[in-house]
Amino acid sequence: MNYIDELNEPQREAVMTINGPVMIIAGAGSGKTRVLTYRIAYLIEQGVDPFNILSLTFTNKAAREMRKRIEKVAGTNARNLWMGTFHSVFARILRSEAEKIGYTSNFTIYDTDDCKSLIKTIVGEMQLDDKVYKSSSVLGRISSAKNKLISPREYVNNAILRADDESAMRPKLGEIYKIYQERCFKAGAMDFDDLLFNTNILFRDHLDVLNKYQNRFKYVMVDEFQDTNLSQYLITRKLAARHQNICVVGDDAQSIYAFRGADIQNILNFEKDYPDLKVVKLEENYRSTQMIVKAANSIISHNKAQLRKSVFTSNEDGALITLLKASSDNEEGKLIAHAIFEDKTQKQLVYNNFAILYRTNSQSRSMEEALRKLSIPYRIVGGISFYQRKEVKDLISYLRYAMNHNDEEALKRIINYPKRGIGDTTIAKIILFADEQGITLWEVISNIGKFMSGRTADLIDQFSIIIKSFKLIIETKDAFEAASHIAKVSGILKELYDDKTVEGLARYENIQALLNAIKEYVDSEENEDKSLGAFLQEIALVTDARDDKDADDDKVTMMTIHSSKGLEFKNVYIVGVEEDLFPSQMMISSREDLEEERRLFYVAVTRAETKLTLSYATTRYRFGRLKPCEPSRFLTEIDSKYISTPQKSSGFVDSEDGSSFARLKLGGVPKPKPTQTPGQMAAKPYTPSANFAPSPTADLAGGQRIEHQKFGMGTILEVDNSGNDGKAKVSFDNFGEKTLLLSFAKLMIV
DNA sequence: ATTTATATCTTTTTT
DNA sequence: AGATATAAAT
Repeated sequence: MNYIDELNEPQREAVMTINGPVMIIAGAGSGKTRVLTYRIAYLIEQGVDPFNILSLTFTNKAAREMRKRIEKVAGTNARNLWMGTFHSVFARILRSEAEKIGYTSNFTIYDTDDCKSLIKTIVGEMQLDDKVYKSSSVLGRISSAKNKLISPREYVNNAILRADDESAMRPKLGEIYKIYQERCFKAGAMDFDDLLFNTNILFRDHLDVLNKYQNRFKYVMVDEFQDTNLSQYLITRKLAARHQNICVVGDDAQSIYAFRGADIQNILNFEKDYPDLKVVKLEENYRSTQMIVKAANSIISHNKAQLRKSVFTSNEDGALITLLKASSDNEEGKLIAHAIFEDKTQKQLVYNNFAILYRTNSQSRSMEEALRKLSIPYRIVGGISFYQRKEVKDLISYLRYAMNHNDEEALKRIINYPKRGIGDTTIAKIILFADEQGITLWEVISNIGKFMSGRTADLIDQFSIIIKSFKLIIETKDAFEAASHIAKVSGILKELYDDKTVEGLARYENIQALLNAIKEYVDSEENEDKSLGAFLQEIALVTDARDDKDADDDKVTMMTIHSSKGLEFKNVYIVGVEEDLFPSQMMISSREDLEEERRLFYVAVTRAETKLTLSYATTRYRFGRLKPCEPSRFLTEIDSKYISTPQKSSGFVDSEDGSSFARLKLGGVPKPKPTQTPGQMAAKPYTPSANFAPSPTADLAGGQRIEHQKFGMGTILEVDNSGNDGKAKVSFDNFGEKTLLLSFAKLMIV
């Protein structure tokens, strides 16, 4: 009970109102996670069986964090608590109720790559133009339909959707959706959205099942409620319909998943759906300084769609927000690395107090390089997951296929890997044939002799014999033994073992690591179900790289802003605050949703406790080309009272070999060579002078301590590049005046 | 069927 | 730049 005393008044109310519908509007840094965990602890203390509590989150990371904190407060009592992401919880329920909706319990979960690949084959089979029907946009369209619970049949009959598709010159989308759905079903597969869609179907068509779970989940809690989509909302509403003990926690200012169908409308609907709703607002920020809170407020105030909240803090004023200006993305990295180094020594902080946040995962590269040069340890959260690596996916595909012989996407990956002499045309033929005959893939493959003969038929037959043997193994051995056997017999292990290149070695190690992970899974007492199917189900939903390995090490954390939600750090560095990058070009052009980008910026800013640094570069590599960049409009939206004027960059840029160059009065950055299309006259000949675009120049200033490649260390006294002849006269304190030429002078910064 | 060369496209965030 | 698709050569 003592923990209740730590809470302020609204927090306490949020924790102790356990019966009836509750909506907690929780401003950034208002102790939301604490309230949620205490609320669960309080429920348990009031005699509620953890077995009857369902706590839903949005991301794996949030789920992990929550579980950790609950265990701290409630100890082992929390063991039986149902907690996880929407997808993992309902995948589990679907797995045990699969037969009711026509699936088997070992259904496959298709990841995004599988879905795209399936769409590609369907578009190919329908002989449509895959440039018009790009897999990513088709999938996006299907996904958003599913999130709104629009079935293929309803999609085709929906006049608005059809008009949309026709005006986008994609009239066949509804048909693709229909076929896609049939193919998934036939393959015994669900995509991410199906997990929610089919849960809705299950609860709609099987009231006994709904009843069972309604009775079971007496208390339902939803974190990050502003990020739920319609499909998720309806599931929770149904589940809570009996007991009405539903508690949602959210902040409309932090809604950043509209691209996944999240709908702020859910918050408004919620008040309508539950007339006796209790609304609690948490508005006091305990996390950040005055400066940061006020700056954040000034940012979010530019959004029209925002409601009913004024976040304030009684923390100290704190330092101004620092703005850094770099001449390139590499230099940006260097500035940030130096800033971290300095801040750490000055304030006596540890690396764990630092986070670098960016809009896109690809921005991590320049940061990484810079940190490595200064020997600053770091961890990257997110990025390419272990389970998305090619070799890992290959072995998993074997496991998947051994479990589910109709898994079309797994089959496509493995039937000719390692090489068996079964080519793409053969695979396409088999799939098409199965479809025409209305039989499953496995029926074709396992009886290939009935349908064709010849060398290829023999090869396919051999393949089917291997698969049959795998099935036997799975039925008799545990997940680890089965997986090791399959890795060996499939030939994957040998294939990678024979590859003696550095990458090959790494791939082999990754396979071993996967096998180890399976071993761990089997050995862990937490996992009751040790079957291969259970393991596969589990990892299908782990899309983020796991970071528990180095969680205790002292390291700077790097991640996208999206994955930073819910976290906090003493010092935060938001990099790449440039127009077209943040806000993202895509977001503005495709959905015209500047407000979501702004909320994202708000989320990033409010991660900081004591010090916030923003940076932008004036040039950045994009698709291998150096492109000029403008500072983001968001920078001008911050009240100037709270932010410093941009610090001038040092004028150094990096070369490919790692040495630093000083950028002197340079003509500009090279323009790309004009690509010549056949039939066109050759453009002007490529001459250096004509091929330099104007670009910002960063003059080398006196006082810089540098190392010259030939002459050694020195300090610059004066720079004279008035000659404008591509040369600059630079005088040094210890090796006199040197004439440095061309756009870059070879100088090493120290 | 497989390997190699060439062209094209990528350009967000996560389950 | 890097990944992926297409075309041509083996």
